[in-house]
Amino acid sequence: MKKTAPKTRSITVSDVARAANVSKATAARVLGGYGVVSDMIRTDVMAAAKALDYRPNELARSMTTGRSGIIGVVVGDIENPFFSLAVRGISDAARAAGFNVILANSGERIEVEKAAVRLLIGKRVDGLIVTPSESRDISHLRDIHRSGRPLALLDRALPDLDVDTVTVDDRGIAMRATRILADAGHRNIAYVTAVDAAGHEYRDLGQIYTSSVRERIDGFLTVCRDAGIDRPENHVRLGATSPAETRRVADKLLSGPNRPTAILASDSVIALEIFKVIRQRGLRIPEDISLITFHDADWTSVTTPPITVIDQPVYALGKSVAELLIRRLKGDPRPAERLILPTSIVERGSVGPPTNREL
Amino acid sequence: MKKTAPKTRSITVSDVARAANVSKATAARVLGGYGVVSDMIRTDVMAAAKALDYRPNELARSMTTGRSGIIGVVVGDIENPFFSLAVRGISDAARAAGFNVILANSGERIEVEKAAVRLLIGKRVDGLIVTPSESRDISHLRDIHRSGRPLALLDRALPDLDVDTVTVDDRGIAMRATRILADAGHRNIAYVTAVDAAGHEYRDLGQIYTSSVRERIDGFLTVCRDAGIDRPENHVRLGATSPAETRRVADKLLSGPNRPTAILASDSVIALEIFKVIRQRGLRIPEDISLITFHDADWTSVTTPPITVIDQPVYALGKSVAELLIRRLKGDPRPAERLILPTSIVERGSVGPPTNREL
DNA sequence: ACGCAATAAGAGACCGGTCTCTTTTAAAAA
DNA sequence: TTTTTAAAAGAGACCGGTCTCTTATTGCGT
Repeated sequence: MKKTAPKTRSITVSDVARAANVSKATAARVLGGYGVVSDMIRTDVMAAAKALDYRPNELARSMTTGRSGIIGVVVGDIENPFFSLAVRGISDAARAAGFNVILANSGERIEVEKAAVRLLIGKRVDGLIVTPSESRDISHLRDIHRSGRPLALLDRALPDLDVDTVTVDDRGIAMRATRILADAGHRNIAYVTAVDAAGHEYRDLGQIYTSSVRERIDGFLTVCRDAGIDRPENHVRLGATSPAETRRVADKLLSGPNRPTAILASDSVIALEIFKVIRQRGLRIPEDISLITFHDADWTSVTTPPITVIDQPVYALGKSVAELLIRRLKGDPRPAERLILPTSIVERGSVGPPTNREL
Repeated sequence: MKKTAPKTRSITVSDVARAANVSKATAARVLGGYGVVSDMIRTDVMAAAKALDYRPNELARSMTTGRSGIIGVVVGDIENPFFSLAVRGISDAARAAGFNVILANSGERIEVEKAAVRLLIGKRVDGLIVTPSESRDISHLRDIHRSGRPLALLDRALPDLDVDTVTVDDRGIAMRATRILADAGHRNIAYVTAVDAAGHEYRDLGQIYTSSVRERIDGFLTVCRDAGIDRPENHVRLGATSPAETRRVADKLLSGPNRPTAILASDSVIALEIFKVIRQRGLRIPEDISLITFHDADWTSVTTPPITVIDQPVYALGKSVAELLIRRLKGDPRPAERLILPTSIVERGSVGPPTNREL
């Protein structure tokens, strides 16, 4: 009767050592690729390992070494092309350096983000990359820092947290985009963002806890005021958290008595829904309404007309933040770096002069 | 002088036990949430844990329990919206069941896929979800199975591997799409796919090792032959592996003497490039050329005209395969299931009758 | 009042690696 | 040939949890 192997106990160093007639320590040296062993013994152990089909238990390895070779990444929403491209950049940089990535998405909810961070720390990731969904409550991020694991921030800076950070100049680029609109003659410009606040109505910057969005709104408002626009705050629309919500916001925006002649969208997912609503209402771009969006998503170049976009270097953003983190993992003692990547605007065909409905 | 804590040794159960004046075993019972402890002691231990800011080491926990609570996922390319949406489905189902996801992308290269699988097994994931990039070499997938860890296949079935699998009826849906084109009068239809083969020229189905694509081509050819199209094999184009390659393929296809009047694209990333090339060459859709693509990507509904697509239930695909795997992880003894999810075609405006250039 | 069972806490092995320290072996120096 | 020293192999502790087994305490029936 053959051996009935009911429970698949996996092959360990001890098993290999026994088969190769050496001590556990020696087998471990060969299998772990450390220390020093004679070529003869090495060959024997390797042969035994192959014969038994030995697979190292990375868990056990991580436990003793304290290193897992894993980088934890917490982003807002993997489905958003912005994040999936950034994650791609992170993964590529990580793999190149021999690290792996474990991904969690927070859905932009602080509670989920906290849970994810806690879990990743528990899994003893070597370092974390986070897109903090809120600047108010960052205790969990401080905890990471305190736990001795390096943390790097992606796309959103936190002034209070002195860690490696890679962002773009959100304020500046929002200003440039807004100026394009203002220069085209627009005086009724709306800004639509996914970020929400108590009351769902924009009042002031103090309500906005997502740093990148606050920067953008700040830039937007600054240029609007410069252009002599009265009460531009009234044209900031919050809460485009999902396609359905975005449609609601866009519908309200476009059906009101004081319909804007131009819209600046905070991300491409929002812009896509706005575009659909515009189409659906029979409005023309750019004759009836001008549109600029953050993120050079696929679709923006194939619409008629193609959309003018703020082209953030998303892949590079991910790649850079990963590289910064890895540098830190390797023991780089330099003070925290705040990298701001250059951003450009791709002018396409979605901006034109406003048609003056008042006249 | 204060304690200079140079190395951040983390707090362990023993530390908590000592602080609470109980044995390590008792503290572990409280902290691990198993066994039985009196309320008084529990309170003490919890207090001590909080005071010391104890964080369980999931690694150590996994090592003894043999369970990591992680599902490993290997997909072709995270950046492709198809996969990122599927991954979203997987993540959602996983989180709902208390599992986490560790993600690796193979770039559709079998060697990378093998390395990823090896690594994930090493990390002792509880189960794996794989989008096998090749049906030829599946030794690493058999290994997973042999290692006792459940495996589930996403989007691509492997006849030789009897594991839980979730796909769509690729052959059937390709037939339906091709028939739409044939019924519109097209007799010169091209099929463009990312899959490549030796010689980069399509000869027969035996060259194609990606099951879903083989099915699709099979369906495509069957309908073409039914429609009396001569040598439809000549219209299958391989190697659209990247945007640049796709442009090359599309350029060649559209500049030849025998330009097709309709194209069926194997995924939305390919279709997007083809769309751009068509535009760039000044051709009109659908007057000069009809286009259908797999995957109802964002952009397909906002072009002019919008694109007719094969609407695979991508999110559900991911969700289902994760649910199947989790069911297995919980010890479900049922034989492997092969789920085929229903797929529909969204007819939009990219299909029209061919303009007969020969007349 | 006594024995018995149930309950709560403790002791220590174990998981599968790494790593330090010790012992053995072989080569080089005297 | 003997001593010195380096190299190679072995023994066993350790990482931080879980879990089995043992021991101490308490309540209960009779």
